[in-house]
Amino acid sequence: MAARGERTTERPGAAEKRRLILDAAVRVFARQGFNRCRVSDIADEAGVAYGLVYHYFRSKDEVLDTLFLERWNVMLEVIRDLDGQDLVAREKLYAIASFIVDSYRHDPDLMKVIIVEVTRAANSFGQTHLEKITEAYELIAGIVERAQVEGAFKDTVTPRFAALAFYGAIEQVLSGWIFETLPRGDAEYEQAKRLVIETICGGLDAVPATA
Amino acid sequence: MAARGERTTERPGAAEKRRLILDAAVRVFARQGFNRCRVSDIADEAGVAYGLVYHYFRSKDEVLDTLFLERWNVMLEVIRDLDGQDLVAREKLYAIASFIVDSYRHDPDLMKVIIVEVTRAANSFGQTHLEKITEAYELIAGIVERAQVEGAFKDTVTPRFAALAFYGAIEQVLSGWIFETLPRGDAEYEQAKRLVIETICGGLDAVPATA
DNA sequence: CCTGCGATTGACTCGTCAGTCAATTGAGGA
DNA sequence: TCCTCAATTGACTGACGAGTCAATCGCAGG
Repeated sequence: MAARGERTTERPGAAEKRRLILDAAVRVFARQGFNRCRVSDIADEAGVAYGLVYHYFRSKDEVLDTLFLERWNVMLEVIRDLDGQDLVAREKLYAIASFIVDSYRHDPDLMKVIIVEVTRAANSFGQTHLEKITEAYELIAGIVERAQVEGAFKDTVTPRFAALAFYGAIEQVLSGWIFETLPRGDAEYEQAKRLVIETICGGLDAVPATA
Repeated sequence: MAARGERTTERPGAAEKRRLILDAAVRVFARQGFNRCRVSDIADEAGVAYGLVYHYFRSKDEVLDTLFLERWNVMLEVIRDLDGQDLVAREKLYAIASFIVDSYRHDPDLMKVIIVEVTRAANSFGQTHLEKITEAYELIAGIVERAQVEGAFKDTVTPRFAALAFYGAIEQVLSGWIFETLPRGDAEYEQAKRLVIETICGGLDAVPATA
């Protein structure tokens, strides 16, 4: 279930209303920013009464929290799932990059909120978010580490650091799209996936001629 | 001069007071976050009266703006300066990474504010910040582009994208230190500089044996 | 029908805080 | 000595907005 656990009976349609509010919140947060928007903006956008927001959520913060956790858990699941598959590291990283880029393609507002309002503010929010973010890093680091053991990747870079650089590159690209300093479009999205992998795996250095 | 342009005469010591307020603001923003702190917190931290903040700055926002622009302009200058020097691309990138890492070492609070509070608000704040940030990207992209022409870097990655990945990696590392998910210390700082360059330039792929 | 309970409403409260402003100080020039 | 004007003070205001709550609605089961 998606709702708060302590409720005993839940009328049909309640979960949908909750969703309605969450989706409205995404649009409002993306448009005005978490701090600059009012709870009444969310209610208006969702077409419900002010008080209903507080029926489904304890506070304005909890709405944002929920959005982040929902999405981030999906991402962790995807990474874990991918991790179990029989693919080489480069393919796994490509799949992760693809998932994140496609997430943006599918719901730019949601990704904007998560990156701008949460990831960058991990500070003021609970320790929980940091742990979730760290978890993703560790999964990626694990992929890199195994590739190093197998000899597919060199071991001049620590796995932890490689994960940081990998995720950092993706986040910058998303930021570019979010702040409109980078052109958007299907072709650009596909190119971005390719370039992240090409940069992180292949590096910038010209390869010394193999002959 | 560092103060607002329209003032006619300025008593000696005024610029210092302004500085005092800016420095206090850095500490307060770093500790509580821009949105969660009050202007009175800044005044208290600086040991001046509430109203004095408004004598030197038009608004709370202007204080943050000033901090960002001051620092970012220094960075742009450093990059431009470096760009003119006779160094290979890899050395230039290393120098840029060094400058940013050392900036953090020297004043972690300031870098925290710039990364957490400004980048995040690039949104709501004027277009000015985005332009400044873009300017930095373009300088870095220029370095990469020339290296590609000279044959030091391959041209499988667009210069623009390389710049994004480079800066993204650095920003993630700083974020790690800021949110304390990464160990800090002189050795770590030096290692980070090395690893950024190693990852971005060298890549993760094992080099196919050159024989 | 009625009754119980979750869903829904929106007016209201109450603390908070950015920004204002009239008053005071004090340094330097005439 | 006195005058001027920037620097400095901090009490005050006005708006704003998160969260509360008492009232109403409407379905399901008896």
